[in-house]
Amino acid sequence: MAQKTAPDSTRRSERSRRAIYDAALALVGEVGYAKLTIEAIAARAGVGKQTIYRWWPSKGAVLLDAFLDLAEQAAEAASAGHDTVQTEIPDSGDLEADLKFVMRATVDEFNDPKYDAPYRALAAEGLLNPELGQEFVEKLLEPQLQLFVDRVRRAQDAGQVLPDVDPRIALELWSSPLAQRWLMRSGALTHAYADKLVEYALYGIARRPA
Amino acid sequence: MAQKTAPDSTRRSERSRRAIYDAALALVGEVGYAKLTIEAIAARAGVGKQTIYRWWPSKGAVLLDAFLDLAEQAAEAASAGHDTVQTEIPDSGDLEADLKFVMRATVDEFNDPKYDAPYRALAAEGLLNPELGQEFVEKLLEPQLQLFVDRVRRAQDAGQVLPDVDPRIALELWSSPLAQRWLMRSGALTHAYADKLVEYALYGIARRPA
Amino acid sequence: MAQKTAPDSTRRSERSRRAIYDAALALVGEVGYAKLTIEAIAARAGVGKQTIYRWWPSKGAVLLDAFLDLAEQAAEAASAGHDTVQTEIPDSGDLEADLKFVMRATVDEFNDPKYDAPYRALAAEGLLNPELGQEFVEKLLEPQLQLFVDRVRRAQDAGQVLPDVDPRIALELWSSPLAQRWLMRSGALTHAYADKLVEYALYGIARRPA
Amino acid sequence: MAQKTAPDSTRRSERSRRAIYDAALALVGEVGYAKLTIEAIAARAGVGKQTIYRWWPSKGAVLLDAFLDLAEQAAEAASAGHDTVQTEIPDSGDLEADLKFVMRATVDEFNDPKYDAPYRALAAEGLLNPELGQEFVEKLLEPQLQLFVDRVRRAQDAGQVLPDVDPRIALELWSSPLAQRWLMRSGALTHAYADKLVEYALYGIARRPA
DNA sequence: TGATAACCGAGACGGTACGTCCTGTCTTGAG
DNA sequence: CTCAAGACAGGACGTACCGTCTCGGTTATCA
Repeated sequence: MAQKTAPDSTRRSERSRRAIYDAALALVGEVGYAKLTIEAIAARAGVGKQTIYRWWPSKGAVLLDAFLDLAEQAAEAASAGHDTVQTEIPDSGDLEADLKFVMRATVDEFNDPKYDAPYRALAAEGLLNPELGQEFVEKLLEPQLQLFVDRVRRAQDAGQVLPDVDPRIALELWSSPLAQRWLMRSGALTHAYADKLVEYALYGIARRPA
Repeated sequence: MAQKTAPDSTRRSERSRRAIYDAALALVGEVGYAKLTIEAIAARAGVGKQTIYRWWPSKGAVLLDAFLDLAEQAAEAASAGHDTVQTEIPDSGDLEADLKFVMRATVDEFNDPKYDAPYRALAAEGLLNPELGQEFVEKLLEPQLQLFVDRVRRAQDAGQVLPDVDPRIALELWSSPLAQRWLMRSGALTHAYADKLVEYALYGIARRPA
Repeated sequence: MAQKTAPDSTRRSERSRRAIYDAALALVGEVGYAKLTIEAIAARAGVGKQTIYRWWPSKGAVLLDAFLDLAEQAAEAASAGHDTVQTEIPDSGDLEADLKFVMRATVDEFNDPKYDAPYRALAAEGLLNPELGQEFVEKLLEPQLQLFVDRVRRAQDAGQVLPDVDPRIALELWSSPLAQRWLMRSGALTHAYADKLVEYALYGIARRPA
Repeated sequence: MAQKTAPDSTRRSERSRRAIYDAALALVGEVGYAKLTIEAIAARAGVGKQTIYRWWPSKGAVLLDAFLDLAEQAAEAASAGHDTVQTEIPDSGDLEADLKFVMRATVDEFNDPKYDAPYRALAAEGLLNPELGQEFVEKLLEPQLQLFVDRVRRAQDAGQVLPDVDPRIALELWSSPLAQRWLMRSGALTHAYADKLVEYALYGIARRPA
């Protein structure tokens, strides 16, 4: 299991770790992921290159950890105050209203330039790099989707959703189109769009029999 | 429009163009997009690097054209014989059946290793590079989606789909989840999954009022 | 003897030839011989590259012909008016005076920036390229030196120079040091220096026996 | 003085430096200076190109240092044993004999193929590149000439040379012609030729008054 | 309370690829 | 046929980073 003489993480420099995160996030915003380099991160962070190579296998991994850290901090801030980051989905009893609320917030978040560059970069890297993609999905994507699973399941218990519907699949009807439009820039992300997705998914597009 | 004394495309070498496409597609399959280099494409194609730089601005653009060419050839082959590539959506009168048929074929196509590497690479590159992303969407994505738009609109005319539904949004309910699962490797792509997406989208997941 | 299908020199474009000479001489002055390129000469002359490759084997050969042409023009101008270019050595009966006169003129010529760049370039190229060096020596160097041979021989006939002295070697005593200093930039080129070379060479540096 | 964050010479790899010298000297002999490339030197030396660019500004500079190193090694070898390389001029009291001895040795050295290619290349490069030319003259040429200055001055002190003769100029009467003939290939380099140069320079070519 | 072992900043190193420039050949179309 | 124009295969340029490797210099346990 030991690969080289694994580094001793107890002696790790916290200050360096933070500086690397900050540098990575700043640089990916400034020059883009393609032109992001380990050397530039090290230089900006005032850190030796080896310190990065010691703890991460690739620039994608650095950025993922940096972004995870950023999300974590945002979540902590949100739990205290009332911030934009979604940590759970409201349950007012009205599934449609609750979903629309969350989807509109997600639209706003996707439009926030702070998250755009790194998130997009990680998604792109994840497409090509299965290991990193796996981690991206597990640590960022699935936790968000799981909130929808829970909410749908609660609606099922309340008899508002058909009992034989698979919530894990159902949620993709509204979450995937949104993500897709954002990633591919294949359409505008508006509240109206988010609303329609929810409506279509809940009630279907087929004419109901009279 | 031209910035650098644009090359004279009438004198372009068709032989080189073909060789570059072949080399690019072969290499992206062998070593992956990240390790795909212009130098290697040129070497494999028996072509000077300048010949690539003369006609394309980046490796992504080369690969996009190569893939477009591949798709075009496949489409031509399909129009003659009966091949897998979808050039239109059947209209049997039964929307659900027709959509399921196409979605199952799409699942099979996504699982075809021949298309996997280049298509995935182009998607990833498109996430980071807006120009290329735009072209990717316009030339590859939208034409496919437009087929759904047409089919849904025909169903609307036949009174099978609610008249106030926007077909361009509706189709995302089944096409985006499939694409997303494939790109993110966030779930298995099966015929059953495709079927469910179509059913949920057509009839909704909410319990119908009695 | 024919190498490829030798070009037909009767149909050669005189206008192109002149333009190439002008371009080559101008460019070698502007950017130096190392950065002088066939492409730049062709572009500046408004000529196709092939027109250069058809008539010359290398940039050195082009420059040599260009410089020869320049020298020829200068000689014609000198024969008419009374210009600086030496076409023969005066014979006043006083060898020392005549040599000093020519040497001083040569110093002035070496200090003329018009000749500096191309002449220096040709000399350098000649060091490395034996064929071109041979031509350089035959067409530029030796004709100049032959003038000294003639003058020294006449002095010998007049009993002013020792009869067993080889004029071809003797002239090197003053001409080579001057050329060497200029090429190597290993010392200043002044009239005083030229005078001393002539005096030392004529009368020797050893103390004469009483 | 430093322009780009100058490299730390204390950490320089001695092994690489030696390998680069060896490769440069070998290659200049094999393919000639015009076809000598930094890339080939790096490949032959088993060294990254950057390692060359880090320490030298041009291939000429590499070759100069390589040749200087070669000369230094030869000088060390000569100081121990009795080798061909001239480290000083003998003083037997007979100036003519001493000069002829050294000049004949120089002729032999010029005819040694080991020194021919690099020395000729450096001379040519020095003609075009003033910085390198300066270094070439200072480090290679002048030290050799200084030996003549010293010997002539000693002869002056002994009353064998005219007191008002400038030794620095006098030595050019025999050394420049030899160098010139060699560089320009404008004549054969023989012992007889060397002897004549010395004789003419010492005693002059003019008929002595009766 | 030293020693001694890590992490750390720094950056030289052997490499690979970049995107540009130029070479010398070949092809096209005008005169 | 020559010529201007310029596409082509090829190859070197000088730069930028890669990931590995020392090199001192702090820490930070352990003997």
